[in-house]
Amino acid sequence: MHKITVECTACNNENCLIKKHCYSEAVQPYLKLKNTFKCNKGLQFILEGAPVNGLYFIYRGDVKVYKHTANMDSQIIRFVKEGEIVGHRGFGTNFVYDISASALSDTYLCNFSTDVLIEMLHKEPPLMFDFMLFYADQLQKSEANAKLFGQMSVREKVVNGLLFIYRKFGQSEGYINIVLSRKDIADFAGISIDQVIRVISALKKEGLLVVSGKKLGIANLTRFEAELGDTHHFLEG
DNA sequence: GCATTAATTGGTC
DNA sequence: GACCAATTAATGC
Repeated sequence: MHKITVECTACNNENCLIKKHCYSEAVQPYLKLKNTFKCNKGLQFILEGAPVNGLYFIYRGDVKVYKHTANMDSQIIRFVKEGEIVGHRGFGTNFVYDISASALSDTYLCNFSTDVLIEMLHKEPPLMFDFMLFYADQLQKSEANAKLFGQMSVREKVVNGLLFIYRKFGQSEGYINIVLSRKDIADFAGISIDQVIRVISALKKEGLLVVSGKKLGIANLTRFEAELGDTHHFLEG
């Protein structure tokens, strides 16, 4: 985890809440207290149950956020990409994180400690307001997603999960712009690895999905979406 | 190139 | 649909 320096003004993650407010005079002193460091692929940088150490903003790379379940396996809560926030649920009243987070690719993280961020929010009300909107939005989405997942078939869970990943990360040259292990897809969809593999190979045979090793591509979006039938339960991200 | 891990397939309950 | 075993592919060192 090597520390590096990245100026917010030089960053092009326009969706980052800090970036959005980084030209304001009031936040200047706090931007200097930001810690940016590299996190290699596979490294876990937030451990469920560990003391809260502020918030992380992703400068480059992709991250999975997950919880450990009773059995010893894990449930992926969400995927996080450039400009987005990790660890926000520990912010404020919690003393320990209630989630774990690992880098899916080589990732650069910007960290603000809880104290610094709190002070910054007080000094910059527009930033505070954006944070409030972010939290409200997150809450609404997680409620909507929880309702839907329960009543889906295994096939629908996979289709829905892949569609979500497709929408979030996009697709270029025929393949989705993120490479996930089968296990990660399984943990996200809440099903076993075996099931994921079987659905994926079925979709491949049916010509709905293009598969090349770990890379997956949606062949025909219209047909793929039609798999969800009239329910149209896609996840929000 | 070898060793470890992940992916896949087939079978059983 | 869950669980297990066996084979093959991919990856790290």
